[in-house]
Amino acid sequence: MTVLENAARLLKCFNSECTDLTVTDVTERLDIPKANASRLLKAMRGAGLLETIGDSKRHRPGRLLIDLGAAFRGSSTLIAMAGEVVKEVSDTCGHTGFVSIRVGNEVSGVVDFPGSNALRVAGTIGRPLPAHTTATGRSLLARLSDAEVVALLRDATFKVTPRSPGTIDEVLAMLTEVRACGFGASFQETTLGVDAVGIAVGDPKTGEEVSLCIVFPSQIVSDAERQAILTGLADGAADIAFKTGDTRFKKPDPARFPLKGLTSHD
Amino acid sequence: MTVLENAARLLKCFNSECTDLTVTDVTERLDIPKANASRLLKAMRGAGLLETIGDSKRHRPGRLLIDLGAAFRGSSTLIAMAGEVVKEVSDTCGHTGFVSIRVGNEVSGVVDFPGSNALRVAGTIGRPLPAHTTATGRSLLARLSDAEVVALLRDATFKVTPRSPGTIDEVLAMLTEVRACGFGASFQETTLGVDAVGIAVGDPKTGEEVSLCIVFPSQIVSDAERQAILTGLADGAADIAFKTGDTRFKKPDPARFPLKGLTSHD
DNA sequence: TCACAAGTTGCAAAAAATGGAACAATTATG
DNA sequence: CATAATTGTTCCATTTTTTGCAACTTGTGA
Repeated sequence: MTVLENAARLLKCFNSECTDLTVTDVTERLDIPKANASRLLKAMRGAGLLETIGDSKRHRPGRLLIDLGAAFRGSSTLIAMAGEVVKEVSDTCGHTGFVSIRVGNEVSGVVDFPGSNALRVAGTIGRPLPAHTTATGRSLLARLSDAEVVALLRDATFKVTPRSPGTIDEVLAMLTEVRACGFGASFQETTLGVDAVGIAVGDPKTGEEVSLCIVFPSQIVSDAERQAILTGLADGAADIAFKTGDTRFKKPDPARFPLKGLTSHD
Repeated sequence: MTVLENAARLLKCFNSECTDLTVTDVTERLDIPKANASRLLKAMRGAGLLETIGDSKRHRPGRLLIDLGAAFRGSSTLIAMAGEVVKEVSDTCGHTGFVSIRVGNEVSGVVDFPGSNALRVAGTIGRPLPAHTTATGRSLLARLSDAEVVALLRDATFKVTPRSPGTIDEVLAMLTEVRACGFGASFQETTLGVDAVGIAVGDPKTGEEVSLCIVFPSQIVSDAERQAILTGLADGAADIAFKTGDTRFKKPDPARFPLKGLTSHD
């Protein structure tokens, strides 16, 4: 096990839930002798990969790492284009929007736009979620074949919340629907009271795929507003698909736009 | 030189200008034999610290790194509070806002809010800037003593743009003014046509300091709007200073709010 | 003050990184 | 299309780092 691998494993421990680590934390999480944890932390601190919070023993990611997200976003014109579309829609409707990518069976937000409504869903960056339990995740999974999805979800956990799918077959059924509709939707699935829509689009030249997503409170958003949101995302995504030459993209069908409360889980 | 140090040096090369690196780039930038550059890249790729773009030889930060910014932000209540204030002001005025921190003589944005006006300043995350040439940077530098500033700027470059300060003395004079006013301002200094205001606030418990900043187009923003922006930031910052017990904070003086075109460099 | 947990350091063995040069692959050029 | 030029990878013995254990130090709370 090289230092680099341990360093990477350590960095993976951080997310919006776990924002700092001590020697003991690292000892447990990476399952290494505490001597090594101590030295790893010291080395990473020396390199600027970590920093201590105040003068406590708690470590957080070093400041040099905070610019990296920008480099990642900047390296992808697909993400930039998707961000613009989502920002536009988010500004118009006032709800929180984000662009996310899939890594294995997880989706991570890469850009987010917090929304301006008083009642808005909090930002979702920095907390990878299972792909099969989210609108945005399913919009991305729907671009794979059923066989690939089955392989990906081999050791996934189902029914993580009361409204999330309970079996692989249920997921596959949902994906069939996503492929037919052209978008993913979720109704109070990941978070109670929160609905979401996601549309995926890719760039065949780089192999990248992103999902454009808007999340909003279930109760207060009318059907008309839902349609407006979806139309906005769909138009923007279609535009991107045209530019990148994404042939797998299917323009969402307005006739199937999700209505308030439309869900197979009610 | 440990791998970790090289890895960190490599990651430092990324910013919003330089979003991907090849073996040759790394060889030159880190001044190491290309054999090592090749192996470093491979090791970092293996650890997930980097990934290739498509199947090219170009590398960008790995996806595991994009969540780290969120962990950093989450580890600091100061950043969270500052973000809320800036978001509020940015939403109200429609201009781009961000929260930044100082590292040595550089400032990096940690959260940004792109603004909703048609004519807005683009996001500023991921591109560290010299502290002494920006409103936000000077608002942070002003919290140091002149001696500390002199030490920090020992090998800084001056006059990086026509309107940026030309000597250390000029910087010190500007900082004196910042300390008197309670805020930093810049007029078409870093970018032509762009003005900015920044207010710094700290948390004595953790030693952290952040700056709340709004950037806007010089031409179209009236005096009244400038005052509104500054009042918004100032009220929010004062609130934060009260909560953290920051005694070094000085509430900006409305009488000295910057007027359109008010600048010693005109 | 003591006990206990958390973190750090010394040491020899084991593993990984280094740099030079040969080799392979890719890209540009006539 | 062949050749040159550029870019990236692999081989090797040597040097350096990392590892795991245990002893040690520091800090915390009863």
